[in-house]
Amino acid sequence: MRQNTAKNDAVKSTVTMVDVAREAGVSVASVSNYLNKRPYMSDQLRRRIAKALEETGYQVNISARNLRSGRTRLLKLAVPNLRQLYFAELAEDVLTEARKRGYGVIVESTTNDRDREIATIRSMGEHAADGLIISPLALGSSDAALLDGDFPMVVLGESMFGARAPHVMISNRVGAYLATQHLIEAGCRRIAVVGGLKEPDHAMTTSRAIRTRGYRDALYEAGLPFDPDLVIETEEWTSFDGSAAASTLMDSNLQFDAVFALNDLMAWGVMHGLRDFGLMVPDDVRVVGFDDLDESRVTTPSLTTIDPHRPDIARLAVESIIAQIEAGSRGAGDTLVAPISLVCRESSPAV
Amino acid sequence: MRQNTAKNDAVKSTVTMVDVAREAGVSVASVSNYLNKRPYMSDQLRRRIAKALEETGYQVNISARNLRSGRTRLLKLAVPNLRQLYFAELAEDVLTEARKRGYGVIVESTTNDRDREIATIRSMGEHAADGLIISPLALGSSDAALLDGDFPMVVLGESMFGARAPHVMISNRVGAYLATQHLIEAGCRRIAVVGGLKEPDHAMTTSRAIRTRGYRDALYEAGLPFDPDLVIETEEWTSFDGSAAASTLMDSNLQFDAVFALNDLMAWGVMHGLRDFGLMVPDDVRVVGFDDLDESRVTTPSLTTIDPHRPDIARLAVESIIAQIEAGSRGAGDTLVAPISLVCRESSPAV
DNA sequence: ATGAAAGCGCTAACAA
DNA sequence: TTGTTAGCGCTTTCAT
Repeated sequence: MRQNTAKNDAVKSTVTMVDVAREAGVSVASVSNYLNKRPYMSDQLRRRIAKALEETGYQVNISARNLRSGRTRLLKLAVPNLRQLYFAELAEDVLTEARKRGYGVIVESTTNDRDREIATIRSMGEHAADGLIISPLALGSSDAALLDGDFPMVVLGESMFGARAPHVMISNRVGAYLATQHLIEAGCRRIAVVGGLKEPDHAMTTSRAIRTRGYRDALYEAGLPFDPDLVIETEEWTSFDGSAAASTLMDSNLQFDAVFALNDLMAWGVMHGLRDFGLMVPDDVRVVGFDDLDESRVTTPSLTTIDPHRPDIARLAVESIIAQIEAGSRGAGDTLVAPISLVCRESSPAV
Repeated sequence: MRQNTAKNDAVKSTVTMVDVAREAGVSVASVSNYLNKRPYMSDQLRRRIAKALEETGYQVNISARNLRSGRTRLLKLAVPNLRQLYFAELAEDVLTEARKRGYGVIVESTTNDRDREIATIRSMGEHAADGLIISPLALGSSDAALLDGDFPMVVLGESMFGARAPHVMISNRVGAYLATQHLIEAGCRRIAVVGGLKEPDHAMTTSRAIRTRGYRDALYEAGLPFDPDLVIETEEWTSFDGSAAASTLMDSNLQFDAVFALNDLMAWGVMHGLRDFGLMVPDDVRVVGFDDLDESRVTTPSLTTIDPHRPDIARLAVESIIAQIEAGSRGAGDTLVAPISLVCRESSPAV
């Protein structure tokens, strides 16, 4: 304990509201009222308190305030990994939105680990944070029960459908559809898809499944066949998986005139990999990504991609969580959808 | 207030230690002792308490614990911007190190804003966090006085020399020296430096100044002249600044056979820009960056760069801040230096 | 080995 | 308009 007792004035003591009140010759309640900008206070009192505050160098004790108010004005954001630019950009957007509303953000990285995701949710009961925004990667709908509880929570992405909490998502299907349609309009007929699924997953609970679906829908609508050989499945969605996919494609001797990578990182890797085989993007092969990372504007060539409107995702998530906090309980399991759009750049120019 | 009073049993109440104690037929002190794993407790008591804990579904109230203990086991990390991959990767490393030691991390983004950096430091007195790790960008040594105070703090980077707090830094001079020396050994004689300073800044308090210095030292040692025209000054250090620099270089009609970009993002932009002018990397121009971002392994071409050993930086910072927290006060203004090394890739292969 | 009780610093109901 | 006071839930002496 660093505090000293009233008897021990030799030690540099923490200044409390009592000290300020004594200094100003007022009650602690008035000091508290002043601090919390409550109305009905004489200017004279106001000045006396301001002066005492100044002279004592008082600082509120957040822990005491938190205990009393039952709130911390702290949100917890759990993402798989900040090193994945998508999540770094998302986190930044969440910080910005939270800050606007006077909230701080405890960031937690679950490192793509299911147990860590579960632990993060479980430990929310002992809330140092008022609410949790979680972007689950390893958790699926079958884990929905884990999310029981009444603390404010928002789920990002579609992997936890069925969880009794608001979801913020983008239309992955529409995004993938737009990307594929764009390639078709550009004249491509053999479009490889990197990071997708060869077999449809009818559960449709992962970005992987839904983006593949959007791709298939666009092919279907254009009267083009779906060729499972053109689907390169990957373990993760990193740029390394992307370059590996490019190699796989080249080694397979398949014909293809475009690659739709299900995220930008893989698209970067794909472009890198194709270059190693002497293929030119977009002349020999067009490439489209998904995420619109900042840096995708300056890759070589710059990347055509799907913009998921991250700032909107962040805003919807923060607004929802704060509404829940103010309501004092978990919101209903409804779905908030952010807009989505195609951004054309060098890797597949508009036609 | 969500808590209910003893009289109001209809409302679902928060379970407190009192409830657990009553349920187990013991005192709250024993429950607390159990929770904090204190010794000298009969197995019988232990079992009774465990059972009561289980049945009541008790969760500690962190705010109450924090108030009592004067600690929050929360660190605050302030970085300029998570969208800059360097900081995202650094943040991830800090989260990992903090987590290992049982600490959570409140991440704050100062968005390269001096006022925000100052506000972040100022608001630390009202510590919801036990300590602050700050990576200042806009603050300089002249602001050192702002950092007065006794709360635990660690400064990342060299911009705040003179601040009375431990610094964790890398040898920017050695890094830049290694990069330049590598290019010279590869036969380059006209090495442009992007993001540097034309005029030496004798204060030597910014990465910009010190990396430029390392570059000049290497030239000097090799007997090569320093040509200010080869220095492209940039406002920021983004990939956009990098591509703009490439344009500036090309438009200037200067001769150059290599570019040393003072960070990886600019190096990406430079490579992108050079390509637009039909120059090949590394055949026409070698390019070296600084930071070793994950993605620099898969740029086109992959980037030769300086590895600042971020995990070491994070570990040193977290170890220092926790030592300060345990000591109960700010550490001395000493300097902790992380190792640094050159990583050769396609943009400038080893010779 | 276990329990009683005194606060940690603050907020908010209620009094004055 | 200002002051008094009762806790928030927990940890920690100090008794027993």
